[in-house]
Amino acid sequence: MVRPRNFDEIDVLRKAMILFWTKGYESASLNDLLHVTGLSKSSLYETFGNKHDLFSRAFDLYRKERLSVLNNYLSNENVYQGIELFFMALLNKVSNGCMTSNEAIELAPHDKEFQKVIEKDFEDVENAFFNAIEIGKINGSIQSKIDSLKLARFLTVSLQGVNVMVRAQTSQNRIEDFVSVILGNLR
Amino acid sequence: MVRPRNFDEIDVLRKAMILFWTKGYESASLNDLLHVTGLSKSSLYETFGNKHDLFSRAFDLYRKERLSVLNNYLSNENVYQGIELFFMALLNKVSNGCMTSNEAIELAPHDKEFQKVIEKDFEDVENAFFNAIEIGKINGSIQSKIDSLKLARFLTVSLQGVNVMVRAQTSQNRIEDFVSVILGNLR
DNA sequence: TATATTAAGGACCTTTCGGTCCGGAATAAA
DNA sequence: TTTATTCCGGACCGAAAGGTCCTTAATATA
Repeated sequence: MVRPRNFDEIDVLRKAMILFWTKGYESASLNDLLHVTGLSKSSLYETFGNKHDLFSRAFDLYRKERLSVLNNYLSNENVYQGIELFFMALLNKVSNGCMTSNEAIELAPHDKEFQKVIEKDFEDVENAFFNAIEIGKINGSIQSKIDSLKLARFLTVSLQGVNVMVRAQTSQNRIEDFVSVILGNLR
Repeated sequence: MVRPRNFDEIDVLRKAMILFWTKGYESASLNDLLHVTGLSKSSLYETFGNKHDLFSRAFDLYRKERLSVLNNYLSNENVYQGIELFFMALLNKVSNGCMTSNEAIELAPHDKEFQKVIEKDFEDVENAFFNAIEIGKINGSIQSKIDSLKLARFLTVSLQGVNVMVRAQTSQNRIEDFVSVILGNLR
């Protein structure tokens, strides 16, 4: 009765997400999106509404996947090591930084809706760090005497700093020194 | 013999700078620029060339003025206090964050020329911190045993993190906790 | 007062932007 | 085979983008 979709919505979303991640919301044009997803303009609009809605869904996908990656690192029994590996992984690949940082700067000041989404993302990251730190303090892999919430917030904001530097492709040494001081606060 | 300029170039530049700072390079349209500077299109083009050149000069002005503000704080004999006051000042005003952070994210990945400018800016900030820390270690206002270069880099990257959070208008508490951990590394 | 320079205003240009709509081909199930 | 749905391509739209150019008015100096 029906002709089914011959593209996978999540696949398309992921391709759009990577483009938004790389170029930002404004600079990613509709033509770019069509080219990268391989869809026709009519299909894209029928499926996702408009550019704003598409971005919104792509950003949700990003946050979901990124949080799952973070939690993966933080599930390391040695929490210190988990955090170390997480930060190291940010350095060792050519990267677009973090989409949340990017949009915190591009969209948050001018779009209250996205500002809330970004704030939610910060909370999620902060909570993930917090829970891991609490576990680490119990099992001894985190020896810092700093309050866990403060530490979690410290890591959350530090992460944004790293992301700016990674995206700006600043010298590797600068970031490595930064990370080493971060880690020094954990034990 | 000549009719002199009846606008001040630096004034105009500063107005353009604030607009670029607020909206970013791409999102600041020519009409916005004309409106904010009060110039006519022809005058603006005759004086500054094109949008890219205008931005370039506005960004230079920003870096110059910001570095001078930083050095002002760092000239405090109590270097610890100087750094504390500098970070506190970032929190206590409604802010667009730091233009360097903003453009590190918007332009650096796609414009090698600006990437160099931004890298230079990071170096300037890092050096300013480094020199102040060295002085602080001598006069006792900085008691940390961490290597001065590492500390300087730590502060430079931390600054970017704060700027992201400030621009995203995240909760004040989160940033304050972050800053308190930063300062804990200094003594 | 004549001259040289700058300002402002606006007409005009091309290109690209996001977005809408329609017609025809493809394809599955009834 | 009919029917319903989806896909694609392209025509089309108004608005706004950055940028050029020309005319006219203003003004300081020689």
